[in-house]
Amino acid sequence: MIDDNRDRSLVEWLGRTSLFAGMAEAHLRELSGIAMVVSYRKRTTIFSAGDQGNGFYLVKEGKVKIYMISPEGKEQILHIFGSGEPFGEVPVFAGKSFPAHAVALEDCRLIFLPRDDFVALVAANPALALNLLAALAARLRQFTKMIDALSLKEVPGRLAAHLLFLSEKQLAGDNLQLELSKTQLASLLGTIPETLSRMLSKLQREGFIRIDGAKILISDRAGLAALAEIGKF
Amino acid sequence: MIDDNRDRSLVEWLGRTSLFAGMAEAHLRELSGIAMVVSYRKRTTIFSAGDQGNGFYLVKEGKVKIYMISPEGKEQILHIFGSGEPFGEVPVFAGKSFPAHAVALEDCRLIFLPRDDFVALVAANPALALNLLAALAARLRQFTKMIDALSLKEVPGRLAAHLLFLSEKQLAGDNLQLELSKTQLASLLGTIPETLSRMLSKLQREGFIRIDGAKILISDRAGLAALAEIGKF
DNA sequence: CGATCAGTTGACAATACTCAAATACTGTGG
DNA sequence: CCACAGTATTTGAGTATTGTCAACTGATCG
Repeated sequence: MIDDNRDRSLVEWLGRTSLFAGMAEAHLRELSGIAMVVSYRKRTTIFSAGDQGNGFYLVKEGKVKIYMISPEGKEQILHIFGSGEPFGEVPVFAGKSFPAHAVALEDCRLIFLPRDDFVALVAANPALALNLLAALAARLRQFTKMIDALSLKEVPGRLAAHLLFLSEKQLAGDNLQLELSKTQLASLLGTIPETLSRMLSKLQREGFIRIDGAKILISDRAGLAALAEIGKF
Repeated sequence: MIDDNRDRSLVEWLGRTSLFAGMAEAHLRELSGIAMVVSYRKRTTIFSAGDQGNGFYLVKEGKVKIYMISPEGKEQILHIFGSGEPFGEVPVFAGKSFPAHAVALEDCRLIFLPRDDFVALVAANPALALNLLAALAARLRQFTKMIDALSLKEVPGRLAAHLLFLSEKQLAGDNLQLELSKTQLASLLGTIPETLSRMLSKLQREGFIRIDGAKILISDRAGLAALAEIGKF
């Protein structure tokens, strides 16, 4: 039957996410029982800061941006989440509401896990609890790096660190591809498009990189690394 | 016997911390069995960023500062932890090393919980797992606010937000007391002492507050709140 | 009581933001 | 498939916030 196949494939998919890796088949079934698949069109708001959180999400397909915005309209991106990644867990465990906004960057298929059912499952499932703790701890580590960058590095340093990060992630040697529009990248790095544009030119002018649209070639990795450390010229 | 009394009081104390609240007496006993009490003198390093983490800590007495530092020596404080608060959990659950430094701000008595024993206890103890998840989620929320402040607010806005936070925390109406030296407060707010000093004067000059050493009187709460929102004059 | 450290103030420099305008892209409706 | 509208990106000129350096005062602690 179609539904059985669908359920089976969902169970298998869930078992492959880092959050639910290592869970017993029976528990995965339970999980898929409480999961609801929801779709969002590109540019649709998924939730807003301050909204009550009655559960959290897992990206099945598409990309989701988590961000904050100042009253003057300046945006700070916290995360871009893709397939297999969970988001919106904070209010599930710490009560209160979402601390930031979520919007679909592309047409998305998400899995929504309602709070109460999910908490019961966590309580019955030590492996799941440990996976969740690992996920939240990893995110704390990432935020620590972001605070470090915002407070202790200047824009060229943050940019250099990001380029090195991408290069490592993409495993393509010195060639890399920006994964966001430059406007969105500026917002991720805590600056504005004009400044980012100038800093990219500057890094190129000083021989660290070669820019070709969204493609970047690292021509002085050691120099970039030094910049990323001290954040200064 | 002295040791029995000591153990009993430790068990009771543990049961009163938010992390271990609601745990069964038997589990608290187990916990106190794996706990090691350690002391650090004022200004002693507890751990450094990059150190391997073989467990985490709970503050019994004293105050601990968690911070990062740039190669040029600028410091960014992430947290100040006091009695009952846990710190250093990230490497316990996300592997790898400490993302920041920890130093004793006063003579401290800490409780160290070794990783492996503790993880076993978490796995056997859903209430504990949920308390931990709540603690990490709350910290994610706090970091979100810090990133928001650093990226989207200017120094006067961050300062105003901090003053309002203190006023709420201290329940003393419009009177409040800075809980850190101004140098340390600057580091918590992501700025330097000179700038903080000027911004405090500015807030006073413009009629928002009255400064008397470490005592501050809020004289225009609505004005401060507006500043904290938009972060600008 | 002397030395070190915290806090304040002034003069200056620099990084990054604002505003504006020109150019290049993108996607959509005709 | 093209034209147009709306974005995205880049560059320029000017400004502003914040950091740097230095000097001075006052507090704190041996």
